[in-house]
Amino acid sequence: AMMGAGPPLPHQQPQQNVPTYKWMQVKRNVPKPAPKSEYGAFAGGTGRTNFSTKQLTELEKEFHFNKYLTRARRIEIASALQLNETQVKIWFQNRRMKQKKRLKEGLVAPDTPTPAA
Amino acid sequence: VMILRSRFLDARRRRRNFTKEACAILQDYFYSHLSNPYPSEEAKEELARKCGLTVLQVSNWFGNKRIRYKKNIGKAQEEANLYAAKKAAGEGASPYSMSGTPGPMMS
DNA sequence: TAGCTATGATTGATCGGCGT
DNA sequence: CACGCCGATCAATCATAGCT
Repeated sequence: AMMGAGPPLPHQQPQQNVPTYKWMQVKRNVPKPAPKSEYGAFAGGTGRTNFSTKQLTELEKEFHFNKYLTRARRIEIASALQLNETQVKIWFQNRRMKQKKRLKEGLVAPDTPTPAA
Repeated sequence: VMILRSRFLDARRRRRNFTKEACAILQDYFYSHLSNPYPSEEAKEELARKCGLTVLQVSNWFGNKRIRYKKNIGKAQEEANLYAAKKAAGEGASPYSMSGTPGPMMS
């Protein structure tokens, strides 16, 4: 959370009225290795993976069955969907947070996956 | 991508720009805390009330603002300087949250 | 009407902290 | 000490709003 806010920042551009604070230089590690062989680094390559509709459908289906995954189940799903265990784990992680947001804001009942309203 | 972004595309994705007042309040807070533009949950709630937005929308706004500010430091700093000048020019008094929109009716 | 830019929302993945 | 989860954030992208 709050980091280099207190001190007047070590360095700044000797010409700008507005200094360059630490948060402006934050850089995430970015990409993700994992391309593996498989010529045509279409999906599993750089950074953000684009899940296919099929993968998302399966993940969603599993989510309704279990909000949390066991190691064993995670491996099964990852294998079945051609994803890393980490990707499956993160997907569930994000999915749980997403559902929580829906409860907070939309005041949705325990389940309202796709507000087709 | 080409996969028909859904039959009806995230209906929610249909955004509506925030009001000028809301943007002014958010910008005011952002540039007043440029050294650390990360409002606390409480601050977000207050901003949300004043802007007539949800906390999530306020979070989205700050997230987009921070990233886009970094993407264009030159242009962004221009705005920052402009804001600083405006603040220094007068009004004084309140550092941010320049009232003006006192009426977000609530309880 | 078409093109380009500004902007709100979504989301896979990262960061720091905490519990087990 | 490693691992999963939470909460917040990042960063890239989507789709639209709005001005030229």
